[in-house]
Amino acid sequence: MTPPPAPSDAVAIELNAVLVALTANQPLVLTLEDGTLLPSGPFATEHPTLQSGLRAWVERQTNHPLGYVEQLYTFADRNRPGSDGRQRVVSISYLGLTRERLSAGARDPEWRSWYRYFPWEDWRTGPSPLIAQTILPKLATWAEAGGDAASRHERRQRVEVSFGDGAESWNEDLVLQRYELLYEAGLVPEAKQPAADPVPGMPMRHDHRRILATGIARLRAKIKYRPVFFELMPPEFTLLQLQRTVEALAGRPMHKQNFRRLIDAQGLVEPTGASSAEARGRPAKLFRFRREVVLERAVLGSKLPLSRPI
Amino acid sequence: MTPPPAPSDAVAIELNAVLVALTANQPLVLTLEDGTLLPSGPFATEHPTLQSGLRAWVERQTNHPLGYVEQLYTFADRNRPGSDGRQRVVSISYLGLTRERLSAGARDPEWRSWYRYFPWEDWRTGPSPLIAQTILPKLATWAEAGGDAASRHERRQRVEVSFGDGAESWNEDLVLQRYELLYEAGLVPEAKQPAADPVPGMPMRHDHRRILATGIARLRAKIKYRPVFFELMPPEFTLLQLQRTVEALAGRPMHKQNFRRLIDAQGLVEPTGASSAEARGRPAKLFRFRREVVLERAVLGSKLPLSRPI
DNA sequence: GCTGTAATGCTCATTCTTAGTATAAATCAT
DNA sequence: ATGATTTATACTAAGAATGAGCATTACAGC
Repeated sequence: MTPPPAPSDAVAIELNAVLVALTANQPLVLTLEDGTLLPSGPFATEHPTLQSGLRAWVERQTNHPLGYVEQLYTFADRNRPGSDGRQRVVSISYLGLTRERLSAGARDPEWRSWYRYFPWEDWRTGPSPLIAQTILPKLATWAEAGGDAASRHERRQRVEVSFGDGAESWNEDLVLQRYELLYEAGLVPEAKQPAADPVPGMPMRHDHRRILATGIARLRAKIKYRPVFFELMPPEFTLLQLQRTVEALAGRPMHKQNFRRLIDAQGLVEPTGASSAEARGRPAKLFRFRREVVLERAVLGSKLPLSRPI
Repeated sequence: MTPPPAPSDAVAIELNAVLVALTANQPLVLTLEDGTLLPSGPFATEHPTLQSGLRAWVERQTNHPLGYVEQLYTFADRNRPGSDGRQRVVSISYLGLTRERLSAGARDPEWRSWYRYFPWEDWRTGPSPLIAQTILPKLATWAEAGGDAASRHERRQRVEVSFGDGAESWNEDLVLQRYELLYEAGLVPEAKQPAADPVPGMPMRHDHRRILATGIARLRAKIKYRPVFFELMPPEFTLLQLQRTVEALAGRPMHKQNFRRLIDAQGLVEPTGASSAEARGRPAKLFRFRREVVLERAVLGSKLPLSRPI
C-alpha cells in the first residue's frame, strides 16, 4: 500500500507562467512566439524552490519585482494535449503579477491583452455581444446534437450555467469552465475535432490557452477576498485608476461610489497628500496601498462587490 | 528565453493524499505507519491522469467512491524536509473526501481525527485552552527573542494575526499559517531546531503534517463557497447531523436556526419524507442532498456564515 | 463668470446576518 | 400518566452590509 516512490523512467518537468501586468486599463499577459505560447523557463535545476526560480527568472527579464506569485496547477497527464504520450511531462504552472512591462514593443516576449484570447470575457461595457450573437447559437446546435434526451438536457444546462442567457446572470469567475465547454463542443481550434468555424478568440499552442484560462479564473476569484490587484498598480494612483484596474481583471463595470466606500472602509489605501491633474475634471487625490493591512488583518478580504451575479 | 524543457536527470514523482472522512462528528484523515505518514500511492504510471489514478487507488482500498478530489499543491523543492537534497522529488498532493471508512480498527491504514495533529484547531466547544495557556506564552517568548525592535514587532504581529488573542477573533482558515508559524518558532518537533518542549499535537514524518495542514485549510475555505461537505454525509441525514459535520470541519460551533435557514434558502437539500428516531427528543426529518443544485447554480455558494471572525 | 467633467459626499431602500424567543414532538424517570 | 428533558422547527427584531442614485465640490477652458 505504500511503496516508496520510484524514480520514474522518463520525466520532464516543465514550468509555465501566466504573468499578468496592466497598461491602459488592459489586462496583459506575457507571451512568446507571436502570442502563441506562454513563457516556460529553465527553472528546473537552478534554484532550491520552483517559486524562487520563477521569481528570479521573471525579475531578470523584466527588471521589476514580481509582486505576487501563486501556483496554479500541475498537469501530469499522459494524454495531455501537446504531449506525445510516451514521455511523462509534469507541467507546473504559476500565476504572477507584476507592475512594469519589459521592453515595450519587443517582438518576442510580448504583452498581449488577455481579451484577445477570450473576447467573450470582457463585459466592461455591458454583455459581450459575441455571446448572444455567436456563441450561444453554436452551443445550442451542439447541445441539440447531444444524443438522447437526458444528454441534451445536461448539455443545455451546462451551457446555461456557464454562459447564462447572454444578457443577465453573468458569473465572471467561470473562465475555465467556459473555455472547457467550448473545447468540448469543438468550438475552439485547439479541440480534438474542431468545428469548421470556431468561435472568435486567438488560440495558443499545446494547452496554453487552457492554462491562461486557469490563471484568469484564479485571479478573478482571488481579488474578491484578497487585494492582490495592488501588485499591478503604480506606487501612487487615483481611486478611479484602481477601480479601472479591478474592472479590467474582473471584466465587468463597478459602481463608482460604492467601490470607493469599500476600499475606504477596509483601510486599504491612504492619501499621499498630492493630487493628480491628469484628466479634465476635478483633480483626484492620489493614494498609496497600505501594505500594513495585510499584516493587520490576516486573511483580509478586499471584499469587492463582485460576488453577486450581474 | 524558452528552451525546451529537458528531461531532468533524476526526478521522482511522489503523490500524497489527504483523505478525509467523518465519523461520530470527528474529521478523520487516513494515515499509515502508526499515524506518522499520509498515504502515498504508486500512481505514477498506471493511469492516464494522476487524479484518475488516485481515485482508482482509493476506491480499491476503501470499497467506496471518492466523492471529491482536488489538487492541493506541488512541491519540488530541493531543501524539502525529508529529501536528501540530491534527487529532486516532485511531490503532488491531493485532497479527497469520502464517505465510508475502510476496515475499521485496522492497524495500518488507520483513520485518525485530524485534531490529534492540530489540537489547537478545535474550537467547537469554545476557544481552545491550549492557545492561551501554552501556545501564546511560548510564541511570546519567541517573539521577544527576535533581534531588533522591528523584527520583534513583526513577530508579535504575525502571532496576533495567526492566533488572535486566544479568546476572540479566531479565523479558522489559517491552519497552514499557524502551523508554519509554530514550525518557524521551533515549537513543533519537525522543526529544524526544535525547542525542548514543543507544543502538544502529534507530529508526522517528512513534511506530511504540513501537507495535512494545507488540506484542512483548503477544505475549511472551500466549504464556505461550495457545499462539498455533502460528500462526507450518508445518503440521508438530519439537519443537525449536517450541522455537526460542518462544525467538525470548520472547528467552530454554529447557530442552529440560522444554519437551517441557510441550507434551506439555497435549496441544498430535500426531505425524504422519513424521520430519524435516533436521538431522544423530537424526531428529526431526514433529508438528502439535491445534487441538481450543482448544475443549476454554477459556482454555487454554500454560503455558510463562517466568514465572520468569531 | 459659465460650462463641462470628474471627484467626492450623502441618502435611502433592500437584503443579509445575528441573535435570539417561542412552540412542537418526542423520550425518560418516576 | 405526568412532568422533566431533549431535540426540532417556526418566527422575529435589531443591526450591518449592499445596491442604486442624487447632490455637491473642484478644477480647466472659454
